[in-house]
Amino acid sequence: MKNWSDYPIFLAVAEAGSLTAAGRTLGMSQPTVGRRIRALEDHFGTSLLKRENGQLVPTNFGQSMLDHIRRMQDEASAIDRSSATLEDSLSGVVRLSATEGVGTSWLPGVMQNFRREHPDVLVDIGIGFQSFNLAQREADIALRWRSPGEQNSLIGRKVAEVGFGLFASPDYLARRGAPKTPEDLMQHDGVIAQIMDGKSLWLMDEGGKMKFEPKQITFNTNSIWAFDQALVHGYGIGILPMCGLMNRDLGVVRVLPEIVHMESLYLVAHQDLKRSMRIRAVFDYLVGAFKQDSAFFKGLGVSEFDCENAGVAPGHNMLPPGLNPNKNMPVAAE
Amino acid sequence: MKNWSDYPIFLAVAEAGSLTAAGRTLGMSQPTVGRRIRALEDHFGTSLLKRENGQLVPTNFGQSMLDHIRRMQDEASAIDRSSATLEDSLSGVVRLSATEGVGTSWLPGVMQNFRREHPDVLVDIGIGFQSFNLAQREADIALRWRSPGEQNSLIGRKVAEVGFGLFASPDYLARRGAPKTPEDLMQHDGVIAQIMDGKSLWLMDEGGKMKFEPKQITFNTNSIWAFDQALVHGYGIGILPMCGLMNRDLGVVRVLPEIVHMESLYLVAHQDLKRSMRIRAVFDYLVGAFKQDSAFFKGLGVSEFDCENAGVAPGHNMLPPGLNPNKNMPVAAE
DNA sequence: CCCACTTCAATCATTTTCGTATGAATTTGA
DNA sequence: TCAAATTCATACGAAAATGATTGAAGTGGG
Repeated sequence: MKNWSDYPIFLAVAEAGSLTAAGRTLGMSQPTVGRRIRALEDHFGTSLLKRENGQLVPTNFGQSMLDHIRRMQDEASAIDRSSATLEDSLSGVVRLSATEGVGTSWLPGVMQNFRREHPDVLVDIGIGFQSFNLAQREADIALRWRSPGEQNSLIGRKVAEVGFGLFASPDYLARRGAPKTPEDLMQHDGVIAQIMDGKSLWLMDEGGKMKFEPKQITFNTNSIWAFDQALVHGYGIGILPMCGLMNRDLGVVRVLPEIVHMESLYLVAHQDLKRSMRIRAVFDYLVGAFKQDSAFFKGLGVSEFDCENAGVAPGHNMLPPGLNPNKNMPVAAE
Repeated sequence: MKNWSDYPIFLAVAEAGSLTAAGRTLGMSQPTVGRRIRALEDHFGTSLLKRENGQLVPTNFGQSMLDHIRRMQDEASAIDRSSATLEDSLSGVVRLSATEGVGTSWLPGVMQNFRREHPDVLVDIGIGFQSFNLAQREADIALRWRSPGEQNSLIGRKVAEVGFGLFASPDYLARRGAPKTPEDLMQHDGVIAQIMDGKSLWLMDEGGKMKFEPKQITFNTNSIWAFDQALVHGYGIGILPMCGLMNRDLGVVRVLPEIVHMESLYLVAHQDLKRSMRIRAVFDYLVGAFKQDSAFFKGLGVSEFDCENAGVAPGHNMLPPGLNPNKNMPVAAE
């Protein structure tokens, strides 16, 4: 096989599970995808996909073929990355991926500061519920709640210790009474958000067990903004960062101030990309900014950056359509 | 870069050194090759090839890109190999690559024997001056003078010890006198062939130094048939296998019979391909055939196989055009 | 120094490939 | 069980890529 153009198509189909879906992600039409797959099957004289409950699943041979194709893709991605490091200038786009909270409230203001020094760097902040794939360069730098470990030649750096506390609306507390001891939590309603790369935003210990279990979970979401609103509207008691990013001016009040939970925030990038000047510049600037605001993240002070008039450069904002942040949650104010 | 079809083209150009030559090996026209290369360069925004003395040489970035592409090609080749093992039947083509001597004289007769048992297996014997690339499946099984070592997941098996002796034409000996001792060789003309994967066919020790150096090299070739003819026509003294493959009925006579040189012959195949039934069958059959003829190769007997009426199945014969083997060297008798 | 040879860019007709639109089959939900 | 929604195959027009040819530029040999 001297023509490799069908391999990534097959990969996309196998991952999408249907020709149509694969065509969407590939930016080509469904008949084309079907033709290319059939061409591949004709060439090797065997079928690569079988239909199982309406899903296209690779055959045995297709599976072994995918193993090779994935390794090919790793190399192809490496080519793309090395081409990114080629443009060694301080102008161009740097794509950041961040979680909702920090990504919408803190990051835009900080990056605006950065752009005062480097106006030619365009910042593209992608807010995602799922992590972006750094290896395939869906983002250049990512902010994650988990260290990437040693895998995939990603480099992670712990940049902040974020302090969390329990909050509830005065309305809810008036109705149900404020808990006096941690054990009282078991008589209260809980509000949970699954925003930390799969982990729940609640009082977990390392093993993932809840340290103080609420009576019932009355609200569960994957969006911290929806979570926020649930707290405001008195769904129950929930855990929020104490730094004021989320609860500023919302009217929610601290509950059981002796309960403090700490989470680490990591800045992650691909090894190759740190050879790129502007990406390195952004990375290093962010490390410094987090250090500068470390007290703020622990909940002990105010941010040194202006988070009110934050601006996001021509980037994509992935907040769900119905979820418009109000003036207290400055996001993407073009 | 989601379209990988340009990568193997760039690879071909880098290896060929020109767009035209690459087009030949790729089976596409020169303008197309040029367009695709330019498309790649446009996409990455940098040039991949530069011109140096009329040769196209990869730039720094092109070189690093080629490293990745070569690894992609390894995977693509692996896909091709695994598809070959898929057709687990005893019918189909098996491509052998062999050196001139054994490949043209001994192998065809042996494989004809094999085909009596397995008529559905088509044998394609490629005779090459250079080794075929087993990893990229230019051949399924190769006969080589060197062990592949542990590299590239190739498996090699020593199948024969081939004995070599010194020969010359009676004509030459009458003119110059026959050497009586090894030291006399230094007064004689030498004939050399570079056919053993780069090694010369002369009395070398392991280090590659000549053990008995002739006065002058009067003939040097990379074809054992041309070498043969040089001996017949009295160019000087040369080293030939004693088994009679080459010198049978040629009228050349042994010189200094006490000088015997041994070389090992290896049968090499790719690990993956040994999972293919018919390739394994050929491999195993050849191992047995070599074992059966081991005395013959050492120069102590005659072959157990009919090497006179050998036939080569629809294969390619890579003897140079002007070099037609006579009836003593049966090749490709369709 | 000139000539023959090879290599590459440019043009245009042709072939191939692709995308839109439609219909059949299968799955999902009520 | 029926209806709605996906999914995939087919047909045809449109677009893009390809190949043959020509001409220009550069290299190497005599």
